[in-house]
Amino acid sequence: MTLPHLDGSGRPTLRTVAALAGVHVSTASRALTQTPPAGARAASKDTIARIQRVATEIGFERNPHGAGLRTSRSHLVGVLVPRLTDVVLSTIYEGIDERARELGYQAFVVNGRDVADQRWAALEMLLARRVDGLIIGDARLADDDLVDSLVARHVPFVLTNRHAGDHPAVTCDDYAGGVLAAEHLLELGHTDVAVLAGQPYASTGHERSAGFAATYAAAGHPVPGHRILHSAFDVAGGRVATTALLAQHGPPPSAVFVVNDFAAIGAIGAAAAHGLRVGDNIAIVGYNDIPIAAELPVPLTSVASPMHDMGARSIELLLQVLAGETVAPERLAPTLSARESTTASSVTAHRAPQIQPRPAN
Amino acid sequence: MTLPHLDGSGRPTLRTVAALAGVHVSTASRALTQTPPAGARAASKDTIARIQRVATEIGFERNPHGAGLRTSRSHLVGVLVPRLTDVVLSTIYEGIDERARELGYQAFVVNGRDVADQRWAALEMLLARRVDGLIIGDARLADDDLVDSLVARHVPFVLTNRHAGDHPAVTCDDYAGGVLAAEHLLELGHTDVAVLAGQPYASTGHERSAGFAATYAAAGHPVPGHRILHSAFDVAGGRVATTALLAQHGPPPSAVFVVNDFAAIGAIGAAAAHGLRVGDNIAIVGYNDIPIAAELPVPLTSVASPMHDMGARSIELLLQVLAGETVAPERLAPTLSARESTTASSVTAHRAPQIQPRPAN
DNA sequence: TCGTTTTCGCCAAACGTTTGCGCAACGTAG
DNA sequence: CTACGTTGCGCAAACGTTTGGCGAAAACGA
Repeated sequence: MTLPHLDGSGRPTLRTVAALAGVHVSTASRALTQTPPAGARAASKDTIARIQRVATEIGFERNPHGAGLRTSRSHLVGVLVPRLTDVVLSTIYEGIDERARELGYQAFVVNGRDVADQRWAALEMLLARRVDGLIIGDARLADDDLVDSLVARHVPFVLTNRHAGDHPAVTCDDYAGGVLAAEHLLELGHTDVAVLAGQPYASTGHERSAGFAATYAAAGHPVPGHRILHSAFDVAGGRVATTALLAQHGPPPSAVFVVNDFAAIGAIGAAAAHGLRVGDNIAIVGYNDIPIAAELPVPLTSVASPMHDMGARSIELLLQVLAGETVAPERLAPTLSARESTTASSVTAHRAPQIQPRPAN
Repeated sequence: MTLPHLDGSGRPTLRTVAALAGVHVSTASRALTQTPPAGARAASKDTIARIQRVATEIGFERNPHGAGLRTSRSHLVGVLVPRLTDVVLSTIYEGIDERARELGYQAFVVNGRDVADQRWAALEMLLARRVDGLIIGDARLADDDLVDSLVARHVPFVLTNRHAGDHPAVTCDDYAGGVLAAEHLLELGHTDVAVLAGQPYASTGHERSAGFAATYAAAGHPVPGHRILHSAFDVAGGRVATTALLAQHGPPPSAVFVVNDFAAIGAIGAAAAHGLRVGDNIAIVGYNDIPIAAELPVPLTSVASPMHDMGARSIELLLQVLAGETVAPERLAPTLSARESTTASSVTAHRAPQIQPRPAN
């Protein structure tokens, strides 16, 4: 019975540590688990210190397979996103990853591509890996059988980015964001507006448009149905929808609220192709305030959502769920970043003299 | 001794399957491992079929902790990236993830932020998780002690995105990409050019600029040293460096090769702030051809790198390394996507009549 | 001095899987 | 009918960890 690492072979294990510290492997285990409740049951202060010193000296790292096998906890949380190449999702993920690590967990992300088959496959993979819980970034508004199945299977989870039903969720207060956008455009005097509302199954686009439309209706300028179009959450989707919008008979709207910055960039392109100059004779408001928004040739006014914080907060909520607590959905407040795509408009400027100052960043 | 899943508790295990199929657990194990060599030593065709039927019926999924403990292989590969919110890296990662899954592996990504401490922490985390191998996306050109330590510790790995030394790597042929950019600008008649070369520790920027500079030198127009600036690989970096470039005395260059699209977008902004119109009196070439490049108000000419394929190819190489084969570095060919940021230029148009046609996409 | 409590640390079983070994039973050749 | 190779499958040990139980020693009160 040789010891790993002592004979130069393989990694050190608990046995190695125990032998070097002259204690039993179980004692070593207790000394190295930081949980204070079990710590009371453990060894003397001296022994603990000695074991810990040995452990760090020989670079012992607990084998998660052994531990996971015994405890059936992996300290892994699965994250299901609709797309990782979307900076919104990858920023949320960064928030999750960072905070999870601080809390002793690790985030394991998979890509569901917002497609039924792939979502299921990705989910099964995560469960097969025995994640302790899930953060779902691609929930669907109605009849999301994947989310339902999690409930049925008693898998702990938290929704983020999009919410659904009254499941635990951390999202941006998208309705309020829509209100912000509407108030901004109303202040600038726009009464003839349109909305690119995103995919109908995503709560994000749905609520953003709802807040926007409600505010306009309350101001006495209800947005007509043909001026509310669905679109994909990417550049191409925004371009296609805007092209369709501008092809409608009658004069084009003086402002468009696009529920996603990428789609807004597509809208800008389509508007330009149609001979319109953004910030000059058409105003555009995006959503999320991704880093590139401020850097566009005509900087884009956008409703900023706290993506990073959403991620961080969702892992915190998940840990509460894992601890058996019941948690309520949370909505984080958005803010408006007004820029030239609305405020520099000569058209709108003479409609309403008060112009929002551009924030420093 | 009750069986999991039969009494409604917990997940089914191999024991459950074996009991239901009326065989020993070891037989069940053999029947469910698809490896043909061991398959020969396994059970009869009938028995195997029966076991497999039972397994799928009750939804058995091998517990990776148990298996990993026994085999000390996790079928997990770690991916270390400098930043996941960068679409270049996330696209590479998507390529890795997709192909890895096809090959029976799973990719586990972590963020090193291109910062020494974080890289090390992320690496140790991956190794603590017992990944079978690593794909490193943030290698540094000189004295990368992290990569060196992998060699010393005999951890199988493959570099991607950036290469270093003659370690196994899958990258874009960045030198060739620089040549492409130079040839394009030379054809358009630009003789007075500048380069934003990225971070000095990244092979990508280094080689792209080298290929570019060598081509210009060979054409009799060497790029002067003060016209080659380093910059971060993001919008802000490009803006800062371009502002510095344009603050130099003398006339501004007629074209700038920026080794990264995000930085190129920053360069566009800085140029605009300096009163220059891109594609009109200054030409800009980016690198990577990220999706947004084609959608900018002035579509950006960019050297397209096969990001997705790079990812897919690197996991293939890693599996070869894991199999004990020795593999040579690979460089995938870039292509040029010429667009209005160079070709619509009225300045350059009269310098050189032949204008590259804009590709369909 | 002796009982009683507390502290410290060992023992052993268990988690779910893989795999070398060995033993029947069967078929085939001599 | 014996000898032998092959096929099919069970046995048991191991992988590294955690944790309930328990005994020995130390601390304490009377």
